[in-house]
Amino acid sequence: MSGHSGSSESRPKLKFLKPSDDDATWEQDKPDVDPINATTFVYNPYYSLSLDQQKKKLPIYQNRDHIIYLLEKYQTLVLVGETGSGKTTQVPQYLAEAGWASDGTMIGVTQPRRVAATSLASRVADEMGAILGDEVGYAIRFDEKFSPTRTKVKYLTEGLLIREMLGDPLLRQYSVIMLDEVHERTVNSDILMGLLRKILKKRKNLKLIISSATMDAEEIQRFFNLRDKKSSKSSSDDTSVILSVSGRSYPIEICYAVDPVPDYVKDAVKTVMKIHETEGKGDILVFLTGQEEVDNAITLLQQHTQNLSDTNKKAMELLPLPMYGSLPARDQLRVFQHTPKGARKVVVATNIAETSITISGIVYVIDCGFVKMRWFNPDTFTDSLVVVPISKASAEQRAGRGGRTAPGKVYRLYPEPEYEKLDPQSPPEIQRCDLSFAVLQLKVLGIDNIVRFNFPSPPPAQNLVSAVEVLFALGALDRSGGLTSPLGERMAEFPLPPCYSKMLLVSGDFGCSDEITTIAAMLQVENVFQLPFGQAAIRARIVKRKFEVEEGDLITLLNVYTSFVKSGRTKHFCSQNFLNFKRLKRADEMKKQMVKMLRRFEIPLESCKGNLEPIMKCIASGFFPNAVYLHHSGYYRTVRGDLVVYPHPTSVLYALPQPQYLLFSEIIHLSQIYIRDLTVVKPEWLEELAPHFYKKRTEHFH
DNA sequence: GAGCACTGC
Repeated sequence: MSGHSGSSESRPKLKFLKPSDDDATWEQDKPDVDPINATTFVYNPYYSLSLDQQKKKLPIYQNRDHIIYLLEKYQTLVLVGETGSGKTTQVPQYLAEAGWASDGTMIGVTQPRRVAATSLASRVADEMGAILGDEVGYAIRFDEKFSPTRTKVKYLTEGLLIREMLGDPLLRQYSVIMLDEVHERTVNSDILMGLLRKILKKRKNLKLIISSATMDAEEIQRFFNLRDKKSSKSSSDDTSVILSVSGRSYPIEICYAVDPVPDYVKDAVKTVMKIHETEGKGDILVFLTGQEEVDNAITLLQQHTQNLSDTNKKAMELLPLPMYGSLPARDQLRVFQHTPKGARKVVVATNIAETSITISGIVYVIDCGFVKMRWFNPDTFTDSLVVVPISKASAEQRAGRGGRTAPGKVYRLYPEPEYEKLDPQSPPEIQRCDLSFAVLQLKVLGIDNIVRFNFPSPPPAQNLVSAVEVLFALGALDRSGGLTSPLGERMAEFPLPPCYSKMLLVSGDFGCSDEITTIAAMLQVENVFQLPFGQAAIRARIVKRKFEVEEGDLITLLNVYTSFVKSGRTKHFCSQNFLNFKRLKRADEMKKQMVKMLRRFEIPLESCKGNLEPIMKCIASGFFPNAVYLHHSGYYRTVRGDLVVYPHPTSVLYALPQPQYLLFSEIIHLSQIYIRDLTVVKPEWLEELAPHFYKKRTEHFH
């Protein structure tokens, strides 16, 4: 798929259809809604009815005894329920009270995100009248509060539970595992499902609860049904069962655009204004796909608000607020502030508001119907960010962001027939991402044949092959696909992508572990350079030059960190140099962790004291699969895949004379294929450090 | 001279 240039015209679009004749009668039934210029909505009164009918097929949740009864009878319970049903907070308490966490075992509840694990633990501890860390605890990376002897309910991140299997392969410290928010289908939740299926066969006394907000429960139930189909014909021998939990959310009215909308940013803004003029109290949440769209919508809304206050004195003020991941923390907090009396908040957000954050007081939701998604292409070894239609599950989730405190209303900027054509679920992440880290994790957990591993949704074979190839080139796997010792085993223990862990583990050999831990840490945090507007932007660029070196971006980052430490890690230094203090502090933390891990492998902290060559060779030992060479056409091409790529304009090497060979840390397919975080490399180093990978490829370069 | 959704170990 070709990239998009950022203008909405070139984006892939839903094929909107004109309403057919059949729909004409339906259209007449619509309540009297004035056309909002191009966008008109119809109310679909059948929505809630059809959802109820679906639910009738499933057993209905009654009380705690019902759950306990089912868990005694079945090994796996698939719990379907909307958010707000209290399953995440209540069910573990039921089980703890009923004595399921006895003999020093625990009930483990996984979450995809760190904040969820910690905040749920403290909430449940409150509800149980316990001290956090005693009966109820949590564990996330860098932070844990639980007692191995007294804790009965432990909330933890998915990734951490996988790591616990390294020391406790059958998870014997748990009597019940509850995987929560499984409908999000993160790589980790899919890996956990595959691994837990194996564990359940070996530990008949382990109970599993899979908790999901959507209706793909049957598929999961079948995956965990371990009944031997040959010896047992009766479904009464099933080992898994579905239970539906009713939610407590308010009804949500669904409106669809009658006609396809030509420009969903403009139409979202029009819809906001229409709601503001005709509808009652309540804040508005708008879903768009990216930062640029959000900023454009905010600008348009500000213009409209200006016009409003100029022409007619509106009783209610409109307060547009942007929300996306790279927004400074201070601005992000504004969306959580209480809406002033007599005002209406409009939060224009990316997908961050679909699951990661919850804003209270939202009544109206406007959904553009698209999402930006990362997609790994094993042919080119590139990641792309593509705008694709959302799934039905996403549409429901977005709609549900309103109606949490009062009846809600959602405006979908697409006709209803388009909704019907959406996929029920988005493809799980494991089917569309780089799997090299996941494969390494599975190998160290004893999964020798990755291709035959029972994934709930198998990833494309090519993605697995591509991951195995890179791991072999890095020396983590041997010819037969086994983990090498000690390099491969150690790499699997690092919570980092394989290129990074390889670089760190060989840094001792180059005598530069001090510098390499810094570089790895700086690459882990988000961009430390602040991007101010206007005059300040020019000053920021000049200041940045102090740190820049012709060896590339990684050494530049090293300079930034070294100066930061020399200054005494002060906020003042950061604001003077247009650097992000919080991110540098986080890099500092990460470096400490990496130094600690290296010490465990008896790799001492050493500095090569200003000699750059060992550092650059060490970088090359990890990142050689990401080499590009200068083609005679004047453009860079990748060694793997021979793709034409462009250094990103933020790179220090962008404006400098082009070196013959470069290494990149990141490649992304946008309007063009950009490579970022670059380091100059000598071709003879590549041949020396990775001859098997490199030699056969050098002939056709010149 | 670009501009990239979101997590996590």
